[in-house]
Amino acid sequence: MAYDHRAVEGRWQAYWERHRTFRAERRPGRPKYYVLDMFPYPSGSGLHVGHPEGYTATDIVARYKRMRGFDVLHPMGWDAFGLPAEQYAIQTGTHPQITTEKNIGVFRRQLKSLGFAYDWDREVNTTAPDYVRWTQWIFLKLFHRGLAFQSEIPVNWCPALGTVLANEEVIDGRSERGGHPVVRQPLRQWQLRITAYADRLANDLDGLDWPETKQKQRDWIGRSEGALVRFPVKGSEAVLEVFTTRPDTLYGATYMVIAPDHPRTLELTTDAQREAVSAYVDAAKRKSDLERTTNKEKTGVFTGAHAIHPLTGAEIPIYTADYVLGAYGTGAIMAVPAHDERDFEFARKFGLPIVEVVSPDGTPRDRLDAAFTGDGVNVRSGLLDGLPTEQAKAKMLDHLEAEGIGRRQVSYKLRDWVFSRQRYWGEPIPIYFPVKTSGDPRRGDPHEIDYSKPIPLEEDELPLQLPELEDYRPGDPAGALTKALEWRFFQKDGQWFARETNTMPQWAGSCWYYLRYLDPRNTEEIFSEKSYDDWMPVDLYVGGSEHAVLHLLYARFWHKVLYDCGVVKHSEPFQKLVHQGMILGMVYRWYAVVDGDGKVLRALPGDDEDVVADKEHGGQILRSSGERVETRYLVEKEIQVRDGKPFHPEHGVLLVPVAEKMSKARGNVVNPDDMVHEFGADSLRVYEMFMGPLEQVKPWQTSGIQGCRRFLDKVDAVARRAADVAAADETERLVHRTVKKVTEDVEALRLNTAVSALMILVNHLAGLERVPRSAVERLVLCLSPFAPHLAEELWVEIQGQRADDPKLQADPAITIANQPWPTWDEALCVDEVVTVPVQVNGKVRGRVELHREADEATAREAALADEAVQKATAGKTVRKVVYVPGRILNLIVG
RNA sequence: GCCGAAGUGGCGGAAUGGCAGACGCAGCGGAUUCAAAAUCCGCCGAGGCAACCCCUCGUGUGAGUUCGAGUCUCACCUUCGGCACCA
Repeated sequence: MAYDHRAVEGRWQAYWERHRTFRAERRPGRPKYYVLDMFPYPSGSGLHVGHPEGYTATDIVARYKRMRGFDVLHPMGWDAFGLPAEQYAIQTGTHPQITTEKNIGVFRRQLKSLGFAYDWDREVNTTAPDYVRWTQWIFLKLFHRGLAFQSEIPVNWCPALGTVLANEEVIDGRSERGGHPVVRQPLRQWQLRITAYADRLANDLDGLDWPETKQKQRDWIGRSEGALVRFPVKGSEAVLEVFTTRPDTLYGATYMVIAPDHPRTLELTTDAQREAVSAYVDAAKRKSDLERTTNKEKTGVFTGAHAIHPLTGAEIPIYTADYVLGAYGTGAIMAVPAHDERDFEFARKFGLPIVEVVSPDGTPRDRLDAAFTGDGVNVRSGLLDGLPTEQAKAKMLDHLEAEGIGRRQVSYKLRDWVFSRQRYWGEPIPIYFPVKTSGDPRRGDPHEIDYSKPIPLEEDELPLQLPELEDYRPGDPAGALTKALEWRFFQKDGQWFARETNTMPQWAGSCWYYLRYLDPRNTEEIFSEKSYDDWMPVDLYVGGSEHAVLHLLYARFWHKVLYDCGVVKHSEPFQKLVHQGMILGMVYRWYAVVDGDGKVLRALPGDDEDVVADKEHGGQILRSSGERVETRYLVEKEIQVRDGKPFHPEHGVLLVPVAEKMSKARGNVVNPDDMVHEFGADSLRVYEMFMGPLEQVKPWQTSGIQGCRRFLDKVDAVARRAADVAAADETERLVHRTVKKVTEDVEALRLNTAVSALMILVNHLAGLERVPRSAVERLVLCLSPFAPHLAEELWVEIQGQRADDPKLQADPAITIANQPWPTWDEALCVDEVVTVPVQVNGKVRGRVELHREADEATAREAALADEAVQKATAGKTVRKVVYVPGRILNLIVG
């Protein structure tokens, strides 16, 4: 009964490869469609079932569009720079290039085994010299426009990884990859001036068809409007500038705070306070981001200095405190404790005055129990008194500008992008510096590198390739490449130079890969203008939401720079964006009561309500006894089933099935290779689409893929019964409705309901005495984007030919991939006679058969003829009739 | 704390404001079989009823709008994702 998926899938994958069926070509007069997947990092563990989810969705769209007559560009490549290959190199001495090649081989084989319609001739690899060349070329564009610059700034240094990380790569004070602690440390860095594009990056989101990611990016950019206000420092020429979004509260400023890492902090400090402030500044420097974020208790030290309030002339003290960040705004604030929670807390702790200047109802109060941060009416505010917040802000801004005390200012949370990494496996930065030396720095002779004079490589010197290294270990804050002396130092016109030893972050290659697909073998240009006009912009981009602010923000930034350089012609690269939801693995939960050494004392069922979170120490405890509890999991093959319920095989406690992120530690990882082997690629594809809405998080169930396999077997069986008989009216109507439904669902990426529509049609056809060939043909066409191998096979078989016929396999034209998509007749999609439910007072009491456009009188008459309706309306008067033809008849009686 | 998304059978999920639970999984009953697997047919939200019928309840909780609410409005609860001393 079951078809031989291994034979079928092997045959058609070979066919597509032999004939290059999915080569992307422009043909005159055809519309184009560029459908893009986020390309993978080829890790050593291979594909997991999350990858094929988005890839299948785009593949269905690509195949569908092709059948609709579009020229389709659907490429794939490798984001191959990255830490794991390098860590493996450190452990084994294998060059990352070799590991990377090997992993790419595995990924490519796995993707091909899923039958994706990629144009493999356009494969790109971010580590290939031919690709690196253009990444560096773009870097030079940035450099020449002043958008790439060096600075000595406190950066996120991750000692465990031996590199700095971008702000976007640090989560809760830990590295995004690996979860290692991150500390702030000043280092010479390359940065990209993404802040210069902050406004455009925020504003241009408006025109994009993107999900909630737009809001995330707006939040990350964090634009806020306010004022820059100048506070003179008492007894000094110095002026302290602050940024505030609440200029209306200026009269309430009772002290100031300067960040400990502000360059002028020690300068302001009086001699008497110098020792205390220095100690505080040093301590703040040593604090990791993790400590800063977990301990929010306010700390700070008085600098001894005072500022003059620019409006009242009052002297207010200047503190330093680490709740003010050196990197945001001006690194100093005016503190308004009455109207800012943080300032309120600090003022309470240090006994500083709290003066209300905005009152919710306009009545001044003397005591405040908490900061009032909302809008209200100004009090105790001189010229602002009686004004509501919005007007008070505007008036104060005008006043500040008129008096020359301050001005309007926009501030962003977004920081410039720290673009250098101290690792080996990345693109070298194509910059070098003059060196002062009396000997040969390659032999370790004394030398001095003048980092203030960066010299860019010429375009024709690209690519600058990585040197061979014996030791890939990171740790040198100047970068792992410092060890490649022969590579690093060189002579030109008798003068010594040193190459930049930092490399680019992994994001560099993925910032522009979608452009290289246009013309991947071009050795003269990054891509030809014609190839750009042929395919850009990307019509549909699908990938994980974990890239919502990282990759997607960086890529948009580079694209805009290239736009300004005249390299690209659109201001945005990705018109429509969709994030596929993560696929979770099933595990079975139980609780273990453990002692101090982690030994299991006894087991508890997975739904035990006595288990609660331990708020003091983290983890979980028993509410009744306070004993420590750990959550443990079993995987499906370890459990014991009794009466249809899962139990622990040793402890015998009831298990609770839960969906968790797939991880090696939990043992709930599903390998697509196993699924392809056992059920076939088509079954995997159909199941991943059938699981639920594309964007949603979904738990994997192996029994589910089995159901999809049954569906495909049924299609196979039905198709083989195809005969030359006319389709009955009912069948023909269902076929039309199915074609319509599948078409509309694919267009809207509702792939789960498209599959279910196909199931309904197959179930219908399977129940027929004789199966009309015309119906099967359209079924197979609609199925082909979802299950392309089986569809190819059946497409030739239902025409009475043998799929394994070598002559047929040699013919590039027989593929179903180039067949026109079936059409439907709208008139056949609506039924003439429909069953209309009859409600009495909103409750369904009967059903009547009516023409879909029957008038109200007819409907009412038919309804009142129904026995059940008569019973429900007996002895009552019909007061009102609500009738929607073809949908509902509601009789209101009383 | 702030922003965003979501709560529907045993499970995944479906429903232009109009018969809640399509389709699939699991389960139950039957056919086939020496038997099993596979396959095919039927049942499958909860409660009531001797009973097909039928009746009542039912889409996180509580209000509201409406002839009619899973769907719209407000408040709340829970879960997930993101951000988090951003002045």
